[in-house]
Amino acid sequence: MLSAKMEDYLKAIYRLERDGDPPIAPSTIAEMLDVTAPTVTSMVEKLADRGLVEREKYKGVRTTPEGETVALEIIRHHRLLETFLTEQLGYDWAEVHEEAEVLEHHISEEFESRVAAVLDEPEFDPHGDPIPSDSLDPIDDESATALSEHSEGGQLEVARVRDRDPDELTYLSDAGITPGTVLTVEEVAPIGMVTVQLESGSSVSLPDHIADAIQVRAPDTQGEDGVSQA
Amino acid sequence: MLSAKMEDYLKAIYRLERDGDPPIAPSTIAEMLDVTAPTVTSMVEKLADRGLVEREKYKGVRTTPEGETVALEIIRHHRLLETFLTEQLGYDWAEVHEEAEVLEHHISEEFESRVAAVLDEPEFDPHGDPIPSDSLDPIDDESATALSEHSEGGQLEVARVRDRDPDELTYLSDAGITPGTVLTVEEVAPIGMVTVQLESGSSVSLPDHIADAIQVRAPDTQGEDGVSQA
DNA sequence: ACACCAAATTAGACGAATCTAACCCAAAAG
DNA sequence: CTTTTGGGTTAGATTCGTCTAATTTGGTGT
Repeated sequence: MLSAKMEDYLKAIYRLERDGDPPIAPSTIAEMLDVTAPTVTSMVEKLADRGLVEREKYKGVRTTPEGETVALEIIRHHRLLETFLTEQLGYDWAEVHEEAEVLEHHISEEFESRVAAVLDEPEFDPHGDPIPSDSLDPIDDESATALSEHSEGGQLEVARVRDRDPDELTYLSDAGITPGTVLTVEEVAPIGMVTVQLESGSSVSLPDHIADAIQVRAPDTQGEDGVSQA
Repeated sequence: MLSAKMEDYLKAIYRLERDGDPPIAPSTIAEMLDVTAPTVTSMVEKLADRGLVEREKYKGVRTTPEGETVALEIIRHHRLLETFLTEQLGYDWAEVHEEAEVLEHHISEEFESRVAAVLDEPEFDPHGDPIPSDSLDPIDDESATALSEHSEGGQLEVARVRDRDPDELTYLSDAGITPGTVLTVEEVAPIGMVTVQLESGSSVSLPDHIADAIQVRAPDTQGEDGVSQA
């Protein structure tokens, strides 16, 4: 059986592969998980022994298909839990990450499938992140672009908010910005700030690091059904 | 912070105190947790250092008030989870114990209070066990007696089923015996078996170890409201 | 080519939770 | 009042995940 720690490493490596390119350097993993480099070396050896990652000494690691499946399983748990906590237990989207981060390692397959059923097999979590399917096929991220890459004009719909800071998330939802929100870029200030206008007419200014985290796409012109995020 | 293991030991010691009398012998704890005696000795030392149990060398341990509070907290988590899994996720009462046994150590106080709220502050879990209150006051078990102590005649209501074996629990619920069931002792056979008759008229025979686990009391003559188990 | 440097690995230690083997109480039995 | 003996404790080892300190590696820059 895999320990919660091993699952954490696999999830981290998988995420890093989605952004930068494999192989993933130990130092990167160390920073993400807030451990020292030797700890990563020994853990990575263990994962390699189990066939969950491929290791090139002094280079880094990449997940094997089996390792990727494990990562997807944990990510599915995490995102289902976030959705569940929000929809069934009344959590705010700012609070769900921490709780899901712990529970994702401890729920059974039974729990997973019952939660998925109760939620009617959701495809996106409260932050707009896609939930891996029960079959754990690799998810194709990104048909969306960062808000920070857009210039003035044109309607955009918030697809995904890749930020987990509770204060920032609370600020955004209070300002009316969550997945599904339709907005227009009003001004791109040369001081690292973007101002957007919401459908309500209100303007919201956001520093670059937040605008980087907000992913947008062309607005959904069909009827709102909450599942049409693909 | 307490580890999940320390919580397990405290819960076990607390449970044993509720049955037999303190101090609780290491061997008893070892058997309940399926570990060896030396393991118990070292764990008990650690708990004593933390002020969670009082230890009399070569005698055994008893929980301190702080230790008892920790045990009650975990038991509250466990029973709330069992109730939640049953009522909200559609689990059968035979399945909930295992899942709750794991999750009880990992849910936050936030989770606990939200689940309690969603369930409308339940006082009993699906097996009829009382759920410690949010204030963690010691619960007064037992106003009920074992079915095995009753002889023929007289209506009895099932208050509590102190059995966690999934197969046995499934058998009982299939037979129509769950907390709230009203029955009459039909025959006490001298071969270690009791036969009861349900309100439906059907008879069910039960071996002694099951009859020991079923706790009964005088039937609730008031209207059924599902909370009148006290 | 050679030296340098940042990053990775190896070496050795530690705390938690567990085990087996060896030893020691203390309460019951003479 | 001694002896027996079951159960408890001590000693020492193991695994997991982590650390710090020392060493090695491989790519960079001159």
